[in-house]
Amino acid sequence: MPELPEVEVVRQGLAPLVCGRTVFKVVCSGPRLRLPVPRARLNALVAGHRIEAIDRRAKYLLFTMSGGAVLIIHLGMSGRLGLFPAAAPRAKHDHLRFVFDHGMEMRFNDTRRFGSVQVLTAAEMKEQYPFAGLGPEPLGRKFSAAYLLNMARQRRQPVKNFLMDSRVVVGIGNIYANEILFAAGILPTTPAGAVDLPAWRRIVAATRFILKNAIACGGTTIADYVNASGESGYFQLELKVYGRNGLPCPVCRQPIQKKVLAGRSSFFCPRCQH
DNA sequence: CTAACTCCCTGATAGC
DNA sequence: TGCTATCAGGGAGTTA
Repeated sequence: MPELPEVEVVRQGLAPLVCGRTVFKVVCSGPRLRLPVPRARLNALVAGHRIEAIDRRAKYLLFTMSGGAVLIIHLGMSGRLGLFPAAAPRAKHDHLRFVFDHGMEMRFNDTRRFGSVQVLTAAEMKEQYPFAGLGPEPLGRKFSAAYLLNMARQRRQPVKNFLMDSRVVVGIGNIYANEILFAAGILPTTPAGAVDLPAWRRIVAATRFILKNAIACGGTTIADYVNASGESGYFQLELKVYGRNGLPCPVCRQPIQKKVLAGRSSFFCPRCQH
């Protein structure tokens, strides 16, 4: 799936194209996504309203509509969001079309249907804030070495899985967790509670550097991610360990090793990471 | 409580 | 060629 950088690239690409535009109608087709598609709310609270802003929280895209409702889209593993001419041929797994008033439409395509679409009213956003349980943004001020040291106390979970826990910090998925730990020189299997303050500082610095760089590169493309303009990102050219099992470490030439942790493939250099 | 496992779904790829 | 098994960027719910 798109991790934080890919979602942010979609947000940045889409915002200038659709902000200020009015959604003429919403067309839903096909089966349910991870959550049922809220057709009635899409018709009542999104259709007929203008997109005021697009924000991002974790890996969720938040479209604030005139009228105050918020359209929340998660891309799951294989979701894409792009703007197309209304007459452009539709693709397999195009599940929703947001038809604008200027001959264009935003299409949500999701092969695996792990994505989700929700619509919350302004009151619901306030009263039952849907993201209350989520940890801080990794590019925000609350994400610090001291915070991580405190959160990780007593935890024996591998540091890689700890970084992928959205209650700890949001937006870091399997690709970037591997890359961050390589850059920080820490083995993914290290118990989170055993990581010391200097090591957390390296993790925080690596996280900021790698995520910002990935956003600047337009994200990572593995198989099916494209940004809002339909172009591929090129951060995959920068991947140092992810998917490189058996290939030489770019720093020391030792073969990169792979180990499955909590069901997710983990890649590391046995010589550069301790 | 923590952490690992299971499942949702389609498609690409590897191996026979 | 065609079959089966495995794997894939997420996240919620269940199990131990």
